[in-house]
Amino acid sequence: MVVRLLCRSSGSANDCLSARSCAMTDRQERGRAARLREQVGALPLAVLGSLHSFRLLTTAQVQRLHLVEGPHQSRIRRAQYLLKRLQTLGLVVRFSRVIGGVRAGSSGFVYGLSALGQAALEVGGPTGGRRRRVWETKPYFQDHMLAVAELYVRLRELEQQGQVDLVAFDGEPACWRHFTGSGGELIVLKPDAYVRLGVQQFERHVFVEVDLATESVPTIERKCLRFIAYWNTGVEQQRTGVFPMVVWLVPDEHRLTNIQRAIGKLALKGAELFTVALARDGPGLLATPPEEAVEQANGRAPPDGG
DNA sequence: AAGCTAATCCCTCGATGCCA
DNA sequence: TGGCATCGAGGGATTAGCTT
Repeated sequence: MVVRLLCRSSGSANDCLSARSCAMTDRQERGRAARLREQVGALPLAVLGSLHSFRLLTTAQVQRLHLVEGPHQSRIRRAQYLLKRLQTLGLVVRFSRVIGGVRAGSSGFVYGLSALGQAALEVGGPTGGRRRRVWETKPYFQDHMLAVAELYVRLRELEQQGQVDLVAFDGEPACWRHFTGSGGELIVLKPDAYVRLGVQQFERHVFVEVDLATESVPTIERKCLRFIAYWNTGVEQQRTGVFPMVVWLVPDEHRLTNIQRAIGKLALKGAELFTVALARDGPGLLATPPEEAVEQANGRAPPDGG
């Protein structure tokens, strides 16, 4: 997925910023958020919850997650209407988007949770913590968020088709792992997602790294070494009984080769942790029963997470 | 004549307006 | 809520013009 995000001057991103600057106190905001929470209903709240989890979603992703009944065109229209209503209420921020890729090129919209939207979720909800301003992140991070969200949406679709049972999908920072290094220092392992999938009679645990070919190979190598270090602590195995396989999802064949080469330099035992796949093949790979997955992964069996 | 580049056309797809 | 038509935007394909 290649996207570019532009904050629209006419959109509610600036409206939201101005709203923040027009002396609305936290108390006032909480009161308004509570009223909106009562007003909007269950489905919009679920959409806000998804936006909270993934920070950004396209209209199509919202439709695929929350509006799965009825004719396709109707679902799109309902999603557009729903998001426009949330934008009018100031609960979401809209960005314009330019889609890249083959024969694409049509403009589209990407939505993020506004400060008010986050406040609405926090009222009586479990989403406490530091608020994040999606419109202040860089385009790369926005692309990255959408790529992770796309993986989740596709897994949910596979679940609806009965191919997998999506037990858990932890995005950042829920999927982060903290452990102590050899020198006693605190190390934070930051995968993009932690996924638990039921595939037939198996349960698959996976750390997912969504790569957009923006990081250098040495950086990738350092990340891999961090996974191996965490694996060697045995903490995850003690907690869940297995160590998840680590799946790198990459945009193209060239990048796939580069990362496979980097992993090949690692210690043999450690390299067994990793699988590299094209992003478009990722959901299918995760939904493949372990034996077939092993064959697809160039004969490398995941250590014990499969 | 061959190769390169810029301009133009056409296709695709998401957003939106209107109406039932 | 759903159907239909239209608009807007970008990328690929094609073509015309220029240079060597």
